[in-house]
Amino acid sequence: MSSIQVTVDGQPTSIESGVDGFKLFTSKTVVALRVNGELRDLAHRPVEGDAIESVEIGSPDGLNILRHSSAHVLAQAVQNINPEAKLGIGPPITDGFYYDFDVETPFTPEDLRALEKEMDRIIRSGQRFVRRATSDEAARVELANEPYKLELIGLKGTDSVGDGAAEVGSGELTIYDNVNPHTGETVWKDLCRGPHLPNTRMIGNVYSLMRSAAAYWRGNEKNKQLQRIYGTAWPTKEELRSHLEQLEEAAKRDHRRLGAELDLFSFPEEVGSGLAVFHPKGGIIRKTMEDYSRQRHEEAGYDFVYSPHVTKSHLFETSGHLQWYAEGMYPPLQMDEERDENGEIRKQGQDYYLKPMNCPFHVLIYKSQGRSYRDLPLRMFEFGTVYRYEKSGVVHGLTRARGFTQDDAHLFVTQEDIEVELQNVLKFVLDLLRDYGLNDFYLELSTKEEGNPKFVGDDAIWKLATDTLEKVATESGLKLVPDPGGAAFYGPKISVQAKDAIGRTWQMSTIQLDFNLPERFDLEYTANDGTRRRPVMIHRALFGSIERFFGVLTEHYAGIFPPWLAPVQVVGIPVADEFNDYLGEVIEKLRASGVRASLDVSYDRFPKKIRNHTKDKVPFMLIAGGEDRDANAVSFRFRDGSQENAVPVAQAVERILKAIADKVQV
RNA sequence: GCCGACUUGGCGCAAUUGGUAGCGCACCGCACUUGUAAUGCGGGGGUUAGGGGUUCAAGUCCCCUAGUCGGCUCCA
Repeated sequence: MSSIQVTVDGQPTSIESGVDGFKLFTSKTVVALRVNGELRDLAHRPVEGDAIESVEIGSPDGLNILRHSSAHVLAQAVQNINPEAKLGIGPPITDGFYYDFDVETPFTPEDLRALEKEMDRIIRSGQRFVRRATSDEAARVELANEPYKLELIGLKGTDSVGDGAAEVGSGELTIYDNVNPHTGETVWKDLCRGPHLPNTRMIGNVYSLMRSAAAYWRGNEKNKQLQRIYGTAWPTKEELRSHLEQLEEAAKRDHRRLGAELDLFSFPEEVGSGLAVFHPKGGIIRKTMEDYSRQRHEEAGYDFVYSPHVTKSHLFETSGHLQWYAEGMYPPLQMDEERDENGEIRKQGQDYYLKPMNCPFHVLIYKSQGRSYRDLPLRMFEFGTVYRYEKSGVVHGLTRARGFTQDDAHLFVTQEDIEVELQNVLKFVLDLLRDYGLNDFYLELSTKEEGNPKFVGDDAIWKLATDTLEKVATESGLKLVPDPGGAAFYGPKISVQAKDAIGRTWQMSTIQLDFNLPERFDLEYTANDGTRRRPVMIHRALFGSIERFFGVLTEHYAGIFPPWLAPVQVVGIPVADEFNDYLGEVIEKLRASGVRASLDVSYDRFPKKIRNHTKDKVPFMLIAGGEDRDANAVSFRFRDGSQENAVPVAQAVERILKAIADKVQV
C-alpha cells in the first residue's frame, strides 16, 4: 500500500492511498467530508495533497446534509405510496427541508402521517446513499419519467437554476442511488449533487413532517403549482424538541393572538381585510409610542406636516406611482362625472386615489414656496396613513395590512449635505429604536437590479446614491448585508433589521435616497451663488408602519410591555373592601402624576383579582391590607409572581414613576 | 392573485352514519367580605360567516361570496 500526504482538519498527515472518509473519521457524528473546500460523501477517497476536513452533523453543513437526505427519504416515501408523483426539488432550508411534488390531489394531514410511517420504514431499512456520476444524455434516459428533473438538466450551469442548485451544479451530473444494504439493490434514485448521509438510519426518528402547501415550480407564478411538503430534522431528540418548543413560543407571542387576548386591536370583517381598529388598550399603547416619537422628532429639528388620504390622479402620475406601482394601489374613486339622458358625458369626471405613499404631498409642501439653501436641510415629518392594495393571500395581522400609518419623514438636502444628513438619520433611527427596547441590529443595503425596467432614473445617479448609502452604512459599524434587486423603484435604500427577544429579525426602518422625485417634480433651491440647484430627498420611515411596529413590539415583549408602554400601568388591589379608601388614595396620587392607574373595586375575591390582572399583564399590582395601612405602606406584586411587601407609599410611588420615566422593563 | 384547510353565542371549543345546537371562560343578578393566579348559586345570549342548492330533514353534503390560517408569488 502506498501512502499519500494530505492535511486532515489542518494537520499534515500521511494516509494510505484509497482510504475513504469512513476510515479517516470513525466518529459517528461525522457525516461528510470537506475536501479542498468542496463537500463530499464519506465514501469519497482523498488523493495526494488534498486538504480534508470532517463535517460534523451539528455543523451548518452537516445539518444541511441531514435535512437534504431527509428530503430524499420523504420523496421516496411519496413515490412508494403514489408512483405517479413527479419529483420537483427538495433542498434543505432553515431548520428543515421541503420537497415539491406534482401530484393529482394535494396532500392531506392524514397523508403526512402515512408518509411519516413510510419514511420510518425506509429509515429503519438503513438504505445507503450512493453517488453515481452520469452524463446529461444518460440521465435524460434514466429520468425520462421525471419531467421536472429533465428541465433541471437542461438548465444545468445556467444562472436560472435557482433553488434547483441542490439538484444540478455546473460540474458533472450525479444521481444518488438508495441502495438496500442487504441485497445491494437500488430501490430509489434521485438526481442530486449531494453529498448525503452515509445511510438513512442516521436520520433516526428525529424528524417531523410539518405541513403541506402549494408552491410554484421554480418560484414563478406563471408556472404550475406543485405540492410542497415541509419537514424539520435534527441530530438529536432534544434539538427537535427545543425547536418545536420555540415554534410554540412564537405562536404564543403571535401579535394577532395577543391582540385579541389583551384587547388591543381587531380586524372587523365588516371593515375589510387588512384594516385594523385599535381598541382603548391598544390605542393607549399606540398613542404612547407616537407621542414619544413626536417628542424626539421635535427635538431633532423636524417640521410637522399633514396631508390628506386621497388625491387626484395627476399627482401620482407626476410622482410615477401610477405608472410603476398602479397594481399596488386601491382602484380609483370616480368623482364628479355627469352624464345626460343618453349616457353621454356632460361633465368630465376626475379619478381620486387613496395614497399609497406620503412623499408626493411633502414634495408639494416643499414646492409651496421658493426655497433657499438656507432652508435646507428641510425635514418634514408626518404620521401619514397610506393604503396599499395588498394581494388577498399576503395580508397578515398588523405586519402586512392594507391600511397603515407610516411615521414618515422626507428630508430635502443639498447634494453636499447628503452624507452628513444620512449619518444623522441613521443614528437618530437606531437611538430611537433602542428606546423602544430593540438592541440588536444589522443593516441591509437594497440595490437596483441591472436591466429590470421597474427601476427608474439613470444609472449614474443610482450609482452615486448607492455608493453614498453604502459608505454611511459601513461607517455605522453595523453588519451590512447586500440585498440586490430590493431597492424602491426610485432609489436604493438602507433598511435596519432588528432582532427580537427570541432571535427573529424584522425589517424596521428604511432610509431611501431619492434623486428621482426631485427631478420629476422639478424641485429647486437657490444656492448661495444665486444659481438654482436641485435638492436630494431622503425618505425615511422609522417604525416602517406604526401598526407593524406595534405588532413587532407585542411579539418582542410577548405582550409583557414595559411600564411606560403598558396600557394599564398600576392596578390597586385591596385585600378587602375595607381598604378601598386607603389604597384609593395611593392610586389617586399616582394618577395625579400621570400614571395610568386604577383601583379594582369589583366584586371579585382577592385571589381572583390577582389572577385577572396577572393575565392582563399589568406591570405593577399594588396591594394593601391592614398591615400595609398600619405602616402607611403598600405591597408590590409583579407579573412574574414575585412580591415585595410593606413598601412605604412615598417610595412605591417614586419607584413606579422612575420605572416609567426610564422606560425600563420590570 | 394561486393552492389547501378552516369559519358554531364576546373568546376558546363540542355536536354519533345528515334527525333539528351544548360546555368552559367572559357577561348580568343574588349571596359571601376574603393577604398574593379561578367563592357559590341562578340568569341572559347562537335562525352554526352571508347567499343559493340537494333532501322529508343540513352545523354536517354541493355551489357562490366574504373572512381567517398555512404556504407560494408579491411587499414600490
